[in-house]
Amino acid sequence: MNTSNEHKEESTRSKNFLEMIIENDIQKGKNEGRVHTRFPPEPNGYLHIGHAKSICLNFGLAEKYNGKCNLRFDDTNPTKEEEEYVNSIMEDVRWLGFDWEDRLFYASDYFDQLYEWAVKLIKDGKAYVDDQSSDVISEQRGVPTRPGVESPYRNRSVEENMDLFHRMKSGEFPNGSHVLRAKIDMASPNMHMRDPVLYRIMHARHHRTGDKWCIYPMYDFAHGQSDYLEGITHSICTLEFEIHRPLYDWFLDNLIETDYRPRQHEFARLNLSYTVMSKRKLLELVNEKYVSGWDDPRMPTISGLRRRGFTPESIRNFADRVGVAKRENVIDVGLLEFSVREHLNKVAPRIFAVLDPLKVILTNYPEDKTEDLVLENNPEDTEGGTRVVPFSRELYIERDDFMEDPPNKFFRLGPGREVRLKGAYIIKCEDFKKDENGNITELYCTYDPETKSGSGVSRKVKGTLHWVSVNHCIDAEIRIYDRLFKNEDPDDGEDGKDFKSNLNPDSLKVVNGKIEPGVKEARPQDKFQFQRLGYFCVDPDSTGDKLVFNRTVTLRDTWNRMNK
RNA sequence: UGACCCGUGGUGUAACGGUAGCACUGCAGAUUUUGGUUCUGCCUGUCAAGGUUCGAAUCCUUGCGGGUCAACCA
Repeated sequence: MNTSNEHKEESTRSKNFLEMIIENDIQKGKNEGRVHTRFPPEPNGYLHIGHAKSICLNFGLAEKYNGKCNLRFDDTNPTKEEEEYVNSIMEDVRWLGFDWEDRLFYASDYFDQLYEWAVKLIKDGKAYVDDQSSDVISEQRGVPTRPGVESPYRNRSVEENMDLFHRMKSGEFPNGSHVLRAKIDMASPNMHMRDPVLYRIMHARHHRTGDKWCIYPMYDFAHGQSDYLEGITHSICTLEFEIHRPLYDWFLDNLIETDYRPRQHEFARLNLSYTVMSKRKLLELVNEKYVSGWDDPRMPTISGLRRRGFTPESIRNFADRVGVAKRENVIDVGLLEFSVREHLNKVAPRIFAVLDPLKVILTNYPEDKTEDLVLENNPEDTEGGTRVVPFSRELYIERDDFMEDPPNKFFRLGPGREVRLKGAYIIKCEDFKKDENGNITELYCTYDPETKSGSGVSRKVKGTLHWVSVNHCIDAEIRIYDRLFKNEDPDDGEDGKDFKSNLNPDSLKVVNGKIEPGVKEARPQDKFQFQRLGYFCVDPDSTGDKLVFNRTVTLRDTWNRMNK
């Protein structure tokens, strides 16, 4: 559709630091000039928009440089990981539009090899079994500003270490009684080099290896070697792993002899204003029922965004726009909203929906008449076609579109004022009725038969309103979502209160709306622009009787902004 | 008071010693049967001080500011 445009952008776009590094490596012929990345989630939760950045980066870089990208589950901790998460992660990556082809891997695929490597370190005198508790080990490790002290078990013989490690593996010892540690440097300023734990005892069933193992490798001992085994060239991760890199390299240097080496590179993770991103906090929102689940449309999870009505294209464009660098950043959530609007504007058919109905009676329109008016589905899409919308004497318009005593700048309806009903006629408000509480209940208007849309006869009127016919429209539940947090920085709670004190009490409002009848057959995930209101998406909670819509995002609203 | 990483408009991100650009936001205007879209214009920036250089956002030094690291988590 707009590929030429994308190519143009692509060729003129400046390179990020990872692209520079990769191009440099290719030029130098490093690793035979191959580019092979991986996306390595731990299956202990759902993916969120921050992961989307990483997915787009890893798969995107591979694509750009004619390389490959693997999907690898980092499943070295059986007590936290579940198959449910594996499945949701695969679904989300696919939905975003990426394909790992036949390269689906698990760190657990490599448990045998990792064990062999641990044995090698022991035999080389570079690893030892420590019998101390985690508390003692932690104590001995010291603090970043002071060196640690060496474990009394540090200088056991190779034979003793081999015997102990073997017995750890065969299940002789309870959890926590022994660990295997690398023998590196207890005085290193880098805490990760102070004899890091390689293996711990966990009598736990693993989602893939079952009961085969009761010792499991730590992240650091698994990750770089997994990269190596898969032929990864550029192992891209977030900044907090920067300090792990010397250890990543240490294992490779001490275990392998080939020239090929994966290299770890770090980038700054995505942060979004008005959003929390940590798995822990998202889990808390789910568990404590602040939201309906991981896929609640207010959640920044991929599944939440999908349900909210975001498209994969819009998320990929967003990921592209936020860029990649090493400095901490907070992206304005408005940029995400811009990205969906941009895409939906091109692809979403327009319909009329009235969220807060106010009845209009056209006093000079025949009571039994119905006209089938033909409207454009999408002015941005010449191939979008048309639809038929019934028009009759009694209509609903948006309550906001009438003011009893409107200011000059108000281009909508008021006593004696004229507006166009989009795709229909110009009408004039002659009178209105109120109930005993002063609420306006009905508007009495006249229509001008000369001004039918498309007739060529048209006076200039300032406002154009959307509408539905009272006797033809259908009811729909509309869920109006707003940002989940009141504060730009949700963690900035008053007097030490946590992020939950910043929850926006108005993040969800449910209303009963009236929509044009043609969309009766809409299916979950169908997306529309409710004209003049915003983009909406059919929710899976819809039933045959009643459609449920989620508001994805409002339209840009200069009127609303003027009044702030 | 250790090691490592990072400081470019309001927010992001470019400029590989040679005109500080792009996107989002904001503001102003044009077009518009969506106060949408589109188009045009404008506002706003190199953390500071020294040094190297014909020339520094870029290199060096110092300072200041921010981040990361002390799970048998990843």
